[in-house]
Amino acid sequence: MKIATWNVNSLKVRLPHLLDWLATTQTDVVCLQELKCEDKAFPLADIEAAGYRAVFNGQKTYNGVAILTRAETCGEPLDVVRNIPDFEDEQRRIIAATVKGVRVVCGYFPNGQAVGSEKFEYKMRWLAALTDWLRGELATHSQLVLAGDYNIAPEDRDATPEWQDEIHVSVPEREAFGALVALGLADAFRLFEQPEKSYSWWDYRMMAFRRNIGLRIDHLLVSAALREQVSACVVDQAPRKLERPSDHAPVVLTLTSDRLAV
DNA sequence: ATGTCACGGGCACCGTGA
Repeated sequence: MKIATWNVNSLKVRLPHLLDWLATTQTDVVCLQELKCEDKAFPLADIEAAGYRAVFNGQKTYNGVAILTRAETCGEPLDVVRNIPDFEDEQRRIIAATVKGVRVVCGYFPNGQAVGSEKFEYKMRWLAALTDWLRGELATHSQLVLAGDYNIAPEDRDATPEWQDEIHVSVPEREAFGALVALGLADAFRLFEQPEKSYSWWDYRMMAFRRNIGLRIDHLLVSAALREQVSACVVDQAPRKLERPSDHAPVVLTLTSDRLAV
């Protein structure tokens, strides 16, 4: 069973890439971020025709998240939650669903713009609310994955040396990432030996992808019960090399599915 | 190099967000 996270930066623009990628990789669960479309504009028919089911939490212009499941292997996403309960938020950044007994939480974490800005304060409040809510989710779902665009590079090796901005690498953001890990989650990517300078996002400008100037900000954190079933976690750079790509590449987690509770 | 995209408003291109 493969679970992926991918910030597509406009689902409308990236739909052909997404459909090609689903057909090629047969990924079972796909968490999408930055849909930039309202629910009524969600391309459900195309996605269902590709053999997937989808639940989504959309917003015009900004944000928007979805969980896709391959119908043949996973059926429908169940027990869907949109946004963080008890956290007032106009922005559509969270969707959660249960897939084959795994609680899948898909998040588009706030960017934060600049350390100390109003948007940064929102990012930190949002992270605290997410952490509080997930504590309860973990109490009722031993098998949980938190997948998404975290907009946090957790360690120095996750940020290109050229990255001078404090945002995404600041101490408070990394402490918030640490608070999520302290809930009992593990960064699936770091369970394995990885190439140096592994990133998941590259700025569109300055030929950053060609020069591999990027950040690793897209993550899949797994609960202890899921961790023992993780057999691989990789960044799939192929879609970033296409014409008109998203600025993010998908990150894909592989589970040995024989021991998943249903 | 304030360098690239995507979007909305509104119909040419500019402001915003990333």
